[in-house]
Amino acid sequence: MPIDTQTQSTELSSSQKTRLALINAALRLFGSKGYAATSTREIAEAASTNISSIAYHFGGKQGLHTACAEYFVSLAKTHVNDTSPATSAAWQSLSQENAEEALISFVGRMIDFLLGSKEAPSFVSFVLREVGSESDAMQQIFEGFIGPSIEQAALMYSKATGISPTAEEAKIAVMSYVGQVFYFRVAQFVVLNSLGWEEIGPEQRKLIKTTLLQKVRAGIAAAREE
Amino acid sequence: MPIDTQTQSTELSSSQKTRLALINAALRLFGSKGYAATSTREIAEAASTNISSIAYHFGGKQGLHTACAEYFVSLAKTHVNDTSPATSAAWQSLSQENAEEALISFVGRMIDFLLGSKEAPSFVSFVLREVGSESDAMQQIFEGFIGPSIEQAALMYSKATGISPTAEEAKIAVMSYVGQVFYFRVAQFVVLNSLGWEEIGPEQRKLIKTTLLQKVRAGIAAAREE
DNA sequence: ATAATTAATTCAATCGATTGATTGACACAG
DNA sequence: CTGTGTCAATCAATCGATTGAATTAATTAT
Repeated sequence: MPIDTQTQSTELSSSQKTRLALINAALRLFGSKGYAATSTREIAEAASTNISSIAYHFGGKQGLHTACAEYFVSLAKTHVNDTSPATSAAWQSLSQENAEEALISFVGRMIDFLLGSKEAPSFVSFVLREVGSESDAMQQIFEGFIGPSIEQAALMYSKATGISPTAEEAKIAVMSYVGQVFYFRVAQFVVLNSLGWEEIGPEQRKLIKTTLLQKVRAGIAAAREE
Repeated sequence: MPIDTQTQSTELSSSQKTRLALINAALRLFGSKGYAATSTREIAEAASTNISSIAYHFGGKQGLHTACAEYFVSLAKTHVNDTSPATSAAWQSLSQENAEEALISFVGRMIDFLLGSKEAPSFVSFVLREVGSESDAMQQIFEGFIGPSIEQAALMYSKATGISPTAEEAKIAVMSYVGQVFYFRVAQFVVLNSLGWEEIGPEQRKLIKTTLLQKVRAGIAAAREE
């Protein structure tokens, strides 16, 4: 049971192929129907393999679930974090204006990822199913992705507003930003019905982006004057 | 299978008692574990009755699920609507300042309900499980509760800011407010871990409230100057 | 190289456990 | 008695897991 990722690029061993096929199928099914409601037979069929492959590669349904969480973390990390400076020390030297722009960019990228990327529906649904429970998968997702992201964004916020980096207000503010964006993906049914939209396409996403980022800027400006 | 709510107050027939006990138990279990992961035996035991009572009163597990959604809608309606003016016509005569205060009060009450009320964990978790799917239950919850609330709040927002009541921006803004609050309940695991809190008690709720409402005010003020 | 051997992977078939649903007996109020 | 509601017991169906055979890939021997 090798743990390493893909070797070079195109050439995947047959074993790795079914491994990935299982993770992709499971991620999608767990996301759309939930963990308990998804049967291993269903996953295997969607991945075009046999049920026992799940036990072989992941030890069982639960192991596959954990592997999905790991896979998500690795993808989400590159998707959101790859354009940010390496160390938190680098943030210390940012000006107020640059910190604000960095934060705006962060929220903007989150909007693009959650509302725009084609993997988003599967991924976000998967995470959402986890986020309510204190499962191992959630622990992993938090420690690997959500926690560091919030930490980093809170640092930007404190730099941008001038409030103490340790202030709880900074993290609360940042989480409110994240929460907003999450809602537009999670409660998509509500959003579409309320606005009479057919889908959240590029135009709709742009409108949401403009509106939300405007609120973020207003919030930062207000927090500065204190 | 009577559909009416409780008759007077204290005196419930034995039949109605088990009916309500089943709904309450199911609401809590569906919310915490999800529909598929909750067995009818589990529900019956939690409600201190026999499995077959579920089939007798609700026709089956699915029927009980529908009854839970109906129960939630009826409760949520009274919870939110009884403190608001009757007609939307009444909003038309509000001043900007009064509209802003009404909106602030609306968000504040939502924070208290979602983060404070003791039924909230069950209810909110239940709704959240539904919100991802376009189930009949969700349709009902939206039409009976969420839709009207957003409609009303968007009206307040447009009055408070002076933008057109039909503008999509108003609804997007309002939904972002709702989304923020939802997040603090839904992603409680993340919130607690990020802030190093043990729980979201009265003090924590107050801090969240102060921070979020401050952002709402800042957003309204910024939207006005355009 | 080619054949022989071993390891890795997938398969159909089956396991016991649990699921939602149903049954007929039973209790009790009107 | 009669009808409403609850009970233990049981139903077929489906669950996740496991098995040993079959297949494929990798390694070694000739």
